[in-house]
Amino acid sequence: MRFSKQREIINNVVHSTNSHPTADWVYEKAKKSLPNLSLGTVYRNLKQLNEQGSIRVIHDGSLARYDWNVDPHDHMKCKECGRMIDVELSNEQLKNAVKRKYNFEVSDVEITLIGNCNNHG
Amino acid sequence: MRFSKQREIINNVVHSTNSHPTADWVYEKAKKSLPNLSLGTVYRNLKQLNEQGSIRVIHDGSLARYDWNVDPHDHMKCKECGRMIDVELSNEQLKNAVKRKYNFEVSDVEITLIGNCNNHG
DNA sequence: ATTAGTAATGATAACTATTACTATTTAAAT
DNA sequence: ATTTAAATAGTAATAGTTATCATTACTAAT
Repeated sequence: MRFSKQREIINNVVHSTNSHPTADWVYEKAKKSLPNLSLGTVYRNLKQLNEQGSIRVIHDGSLARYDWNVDPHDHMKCKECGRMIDVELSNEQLKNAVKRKYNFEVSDVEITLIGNCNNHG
Repeated sequence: MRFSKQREIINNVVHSTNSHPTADWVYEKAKKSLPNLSLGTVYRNLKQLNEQGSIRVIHDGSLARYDWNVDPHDHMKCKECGRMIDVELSNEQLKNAVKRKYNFEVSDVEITLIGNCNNHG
């Protein structure tokens, strides 16, 4: 893949926050350094960065969010504030249990816990 | 909520399959008994049926699917055929672990396992 | 039975998130 | 410097879903 200033900045923007930003948020932020950046460029690069393993996509209902943390981990979403918070859960037992019980070779586990965070208990 | 033929049929359609149908699939199916059914009516009623607890919504990437099985369970999605299959995993330990570790009151757990089903292993 | 009130509908427009298209620009190899 | 292909900006298009609104059809009180 060829270098591009846009991709570099988009990658930096995602890596600059723990807020699991949406494509639009990344777009708005990146536009500050690249005023005539195009939203399509953001989507295209987020996809590429995900494919090359620099970032990962997480699904928040029907919209995509992006995460710089590509190590296996899960998320909790607060019902009140909508915030998505990282959680470390070991999924190995889960994978194994599923493989044993259903003969399903799990390559990826997506867990989203919904509830109330400690600010909205 | 007042009775409506449309809602009854939409509910029946969802309850007639294990395929976790999309709104559009439900629409096509229900149109056979109600030829001038409107897609908006399908969405409206699916939402209401979900709110009243007759069905539940599951998120498949960016699109919504509907499930007659409202008992707590999770899903596996096959990478090859896209099929979504029910899985029974006990999430109680998971909930408790999260509560202990993060002080997050979990009300709902959404687990999607991605991988290869036994037809595509 | 008639009426009034209001929930639900069908048709369609609007909206949101995302992807596709295309002419132009730009990184990198020669 | 020239060439070549990847990447871009700008825009149109798409998919899924929600909102609007005039009309229809239950429901309940007269």
